Amino acid sequence: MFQALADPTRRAMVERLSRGPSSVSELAQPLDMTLSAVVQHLAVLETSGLVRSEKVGRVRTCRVERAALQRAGNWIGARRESWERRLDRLGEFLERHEPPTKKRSRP
Amino acid sequence: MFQALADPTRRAMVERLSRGPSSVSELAQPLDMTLSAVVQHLAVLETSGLVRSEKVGRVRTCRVERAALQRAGNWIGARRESWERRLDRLGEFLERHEPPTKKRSRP
DNA sequence: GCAATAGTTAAGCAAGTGCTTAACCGAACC
DNA sequence: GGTTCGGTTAAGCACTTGCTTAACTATTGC
Repeated sequence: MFQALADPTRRAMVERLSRGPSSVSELAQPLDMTLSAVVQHLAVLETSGLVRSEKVGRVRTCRVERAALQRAGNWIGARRESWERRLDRLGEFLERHEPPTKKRSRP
Repeated sequence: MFQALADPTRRAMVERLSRGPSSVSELAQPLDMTLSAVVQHLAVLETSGLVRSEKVGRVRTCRVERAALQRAGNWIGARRESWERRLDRLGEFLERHEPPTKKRSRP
């Protein structure tokens, strides 16, 4: 999933799709590459679960899958949280072992 | 930056570092590969800005950079938000054009 | 001083990625 | 019924990645 987001073209596609669903050629239009390449990027996004699509008649309509986007966000959120918890523990530790100011003993 | 997170080994390293700073060989120990490979992964993480490190004596100590982690989270958050805003607009639209239930006209 | 420790750097390689071209298939339009 | 439209699929190719080995440097402990 991060693999899928690693490519700038693919991120642009997700960006486009997060503003509403789109057909494949609509999606391809602003991208300077063949339709074929876009379809291949789309396949990566689909197997990563970030994008879902369905074909009706001869046009395939694509949309982002909020659940997958959320999972990616959660991973990052968890790392950040654990980082911050660590800082908190450090803060507590310092507080316990080094009282408010330098005055070691209360008179 | 997503490029850096795309590799599972690198994600493991970030995971480890999010629980506290660590030396290079400490970081390498649970990973089934040479120290050399780990150093190369570390280089990727550093140029992506996700990890910072400094050498004192002969050991290099690494730590995650919360700002970078936050930026990654923000990108995903923005996409999700724009997705949800779109749903909201759709909801409003439907509400305006299709009153509460099927009963077209209030008695 | 000498050996062990901690890390760095370069060369090389197999596998993976991001394209392109080209041939193809099934609607939709005339 | 043929053509255009929207998309799919396969083959091929340059470039990048994720490793390894091997040779090297700079501390540290005895």
